[in-house]
Amino acid sequence: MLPSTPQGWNAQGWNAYAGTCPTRMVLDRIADKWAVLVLGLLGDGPVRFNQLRRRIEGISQKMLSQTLKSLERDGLVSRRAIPTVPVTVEYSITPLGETLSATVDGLRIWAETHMEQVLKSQQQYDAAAA
Amino acid sequence: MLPSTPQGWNAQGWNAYAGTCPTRMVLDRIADKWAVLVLGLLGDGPVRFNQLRRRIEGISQKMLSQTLKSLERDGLVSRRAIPTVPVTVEYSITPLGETLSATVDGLRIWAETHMEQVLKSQQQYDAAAA
DNA sequence: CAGAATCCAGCTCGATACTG
DNA sequence: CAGTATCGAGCTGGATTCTG
Repeated sequence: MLPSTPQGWNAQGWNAYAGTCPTRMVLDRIADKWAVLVLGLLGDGPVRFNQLRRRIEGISQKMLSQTLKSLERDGLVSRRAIPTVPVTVEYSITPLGETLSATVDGLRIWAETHMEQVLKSQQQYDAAAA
Repeated sequence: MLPSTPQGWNAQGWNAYAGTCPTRMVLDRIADKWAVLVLGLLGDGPVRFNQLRRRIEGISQKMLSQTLKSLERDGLVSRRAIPTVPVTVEYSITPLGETLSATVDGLRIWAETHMEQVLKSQQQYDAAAA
């Protein structure tokens, strides 16, 4: 995002710069719920592929594989293949990944703090509509 | 999210509680790029429907309408219809919406700070693959 | 001006099956 | 164990058309 308004939004340039707009980029990344989950779990320490698969109940191997690959590409997660038989692969969060994880925590705190208000608002809205 | 790990992730319970998990909920909301854009723009002050439409270049009226409706339902944005002819509708951010907007700023800052590293990592990854 | 309704192309994602 | 490949259902979101 090049020139910014006080809020940091540049509505005119947004689409043109979408590919390089940092906000848009990070949004695309954390919009991926699996990525956020993986990042959160790896915060506890290195985990293997099928361990992740079991701990993130509901994820398909396709999505886990895909998620890990793009997290690795972004430098947020690192992959280490240990030449055992059969092979063992260990994923860990990188220092960069930890900084993102820490930032995302702000959102979780917002959610925990304000969820009740949001839920209440939704109920009122729905009640009014009926 | 009920019992939390130090990182705040409860992998086991995630899917079961997905409907009420605060993290998941806020993620679903900010995962919507249009919602984030609208929230950002409304931070500058009240804006009318077609003004938003023009300033967020690339959004369809369908998505804008949809986005505004769910933001209003969540209590993040308020709608005021002014009985002129033709009718004028003014959207503004609520105090609650401002708190979310402020939190999302943390992400924008992370992105601005670390985007270069991420881009570099991607290039290295792609180069290594080729 | 501010939307609602419809139609449909494209992409996501899960299920399944196979490999080193 | 740690993936890749393929197929198809389903949802997302744009274009278009119409209304109060």
